Amino acid sequence: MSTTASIKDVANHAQVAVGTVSNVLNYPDRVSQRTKERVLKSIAELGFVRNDAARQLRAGQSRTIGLIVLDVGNPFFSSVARAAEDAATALGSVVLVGDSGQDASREAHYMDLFQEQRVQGLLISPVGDVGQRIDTLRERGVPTVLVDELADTERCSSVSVDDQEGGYLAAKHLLDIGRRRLAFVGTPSIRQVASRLKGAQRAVAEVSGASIEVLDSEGQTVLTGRKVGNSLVERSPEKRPEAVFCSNDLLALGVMQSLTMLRTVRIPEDIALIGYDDIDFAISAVVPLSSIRQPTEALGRTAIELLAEEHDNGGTKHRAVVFTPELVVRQSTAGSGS
Amino acid sequence: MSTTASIKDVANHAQVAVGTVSNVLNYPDRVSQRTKERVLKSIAELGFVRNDAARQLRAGQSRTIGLIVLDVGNPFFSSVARAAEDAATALGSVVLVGDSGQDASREAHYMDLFQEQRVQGLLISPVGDVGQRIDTLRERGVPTVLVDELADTERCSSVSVDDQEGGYLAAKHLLDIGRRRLAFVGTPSIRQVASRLKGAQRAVAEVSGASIEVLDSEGQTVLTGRKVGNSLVERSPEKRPEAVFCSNDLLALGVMQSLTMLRTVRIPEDIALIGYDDIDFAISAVVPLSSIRQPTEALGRTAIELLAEEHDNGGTKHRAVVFTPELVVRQSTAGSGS
DNA sequence: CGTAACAAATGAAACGATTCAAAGACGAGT
DNA sequence: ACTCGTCTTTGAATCGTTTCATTTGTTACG
Repeated sequence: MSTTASIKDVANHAQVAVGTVSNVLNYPDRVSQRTKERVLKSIAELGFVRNDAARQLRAGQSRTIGLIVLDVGNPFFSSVARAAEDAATALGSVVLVGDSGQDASREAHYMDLFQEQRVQGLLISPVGDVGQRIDTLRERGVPTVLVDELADTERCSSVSVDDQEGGYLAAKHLLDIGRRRLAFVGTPSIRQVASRLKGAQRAVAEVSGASIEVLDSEGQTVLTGRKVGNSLVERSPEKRPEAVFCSNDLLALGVMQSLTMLRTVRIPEDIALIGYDDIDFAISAVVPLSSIRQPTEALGRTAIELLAEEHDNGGTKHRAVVFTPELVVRQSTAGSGS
Repeated sequence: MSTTASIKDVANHAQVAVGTVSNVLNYPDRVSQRTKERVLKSIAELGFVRNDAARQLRAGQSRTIGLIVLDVGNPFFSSVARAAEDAATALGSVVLVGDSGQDASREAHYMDLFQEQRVQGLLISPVGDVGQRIDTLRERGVPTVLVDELADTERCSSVSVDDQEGGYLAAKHLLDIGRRRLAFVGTPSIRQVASRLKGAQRAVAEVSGASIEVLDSEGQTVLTGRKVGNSLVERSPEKRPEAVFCSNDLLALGVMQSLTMLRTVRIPEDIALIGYDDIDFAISAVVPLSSIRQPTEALGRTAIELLAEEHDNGGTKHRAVVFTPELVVRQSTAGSGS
């Protein structure tokens, strides 16, 4: 009783052949005005809705693109996802988002799922070693694009941000406003963080008399940032760094909190502070936080574009697009004066 | 060349009938050990992957549940979504998330899409008036559950949080720690916010000598909160409220920033402050923020359960589950002392 | 009037899985 | 040897589209 009407029901009701109904839906120009109207009327009366499964089965491919991210709660990824969705919509596709939660088995689960769905392509921010699986996918005609990870272009395309450059930009800025003794806060065991540190060290090496010490935060949250901040406050003033570069904004906000709370250190006068990611909270921190912005919209959009490219050239050619991050200066690193 | 092997290819390769391959996949017990092994070997060799479209077509229904939220970037919804995904996974289903962005046409677009996909059911946090459409869906056998919105149980099920109770809890708490002149910050034109205000007013009415003034923030962000905070600081101390209840944590953080930045008002001694939602940043604010926590995991999980119920009873019976929010006390409303 | 040219409509054949009635295989019991 | 019962296996039918070679209908022109 509650089954939806099929194209056959519509055909009967409108007294035409099924092929004609299909043509009304897919090639309206091939159908005469009169029958078109009659068919559309029947569709409305019966409340007909296309069955996408049947359509996909016939087409051999879905209009779906799979996206696997490390954490949907992370603003970086939700922003990338949103951009990808918008770009896909423009192409008449839909993005399905899977959250691996940095777990390789969940990642594998979603890869299986998306393969069963015969997705047009896969965007993935990998946690495990997926090289092998990507090869398999490519053989089966499922183009894959790595997100936020540089790919071997022999294998597949990728979109990423130059983390080393981002680190360089941040440190360079701190040096430019006259600071010499810098500190880096983060967990260098994460690849992206290590690159940012490397960039920062490069900038420091360019300026004589400049130095940078590394403080492993053992975590990437506001709380761990606050711990690092406390340890800085406890130092005697002459042993404190003149500027701190945190590998993400959460850490920076934590550091900021302990510094402002204890009120013995001023930002930016005593210590200049810069974060990374430019999350929404950065601008609305107690002292608006300078940061390195990653072009998340461009990442998402480009990922879809690369997928479309692969689709066109049959997955034979791959490109690695690397974006440059952008320095956003706010009050926490304001003025070289003072 | 790059087409994936079908069940028929597997059957040929393993020298069995297609039905047998299907049985290996779906009812392994019906198949003898020997053939099962042979079939599994062929599957592995050919790299066979089930075609979900064909399976769905035959089954008449997908293993997919649609979820339409107002904003995936909002931690409240991403948390609900996550819980729903987990609960669905346990049932062998998958959740597709659509972001309406508070736009009725996008909402309609996703409803159409999900109908074409023949989803098992629909979870929706409605923006427009969807009553009519939900009736249609019910007729077609697609159960729908309203999320974060109370439903007419004649029509469909729903999961929501008692906003009035949440408002009551917040105001009651402020009164309990001895404050009498309260202020409410928020945009009461939003239904949920209006309910929270109503609850707060109820609590105030129970205590003689207590009062609450409403400050329309004209926005729900940190920045608008800061504006309100500034206006409070400008008042003469005796005209300031003794406690402020903000309709969400972002507003509260904004208010907190302007109060702490200007350093003329102490939290909680001069003004106690409480927010709503208990976002991750609440605990790590300069002064850890008291808040009203909504049981997002329970919302997501229950939404899926209600869907399963409807599926079992054929969509004839509906339930409206209302959760009670929870008061989380932190330093921003600490101690009745002082 | 005949027929060429074109437009519109037809309907059978896929697509790839699942289902299920029927057939086949094999032992045990008589 | 024959029957019965149980366990396996078979393969045609089905789901709802799209596609495309054919058929049917219409108009124009010699």
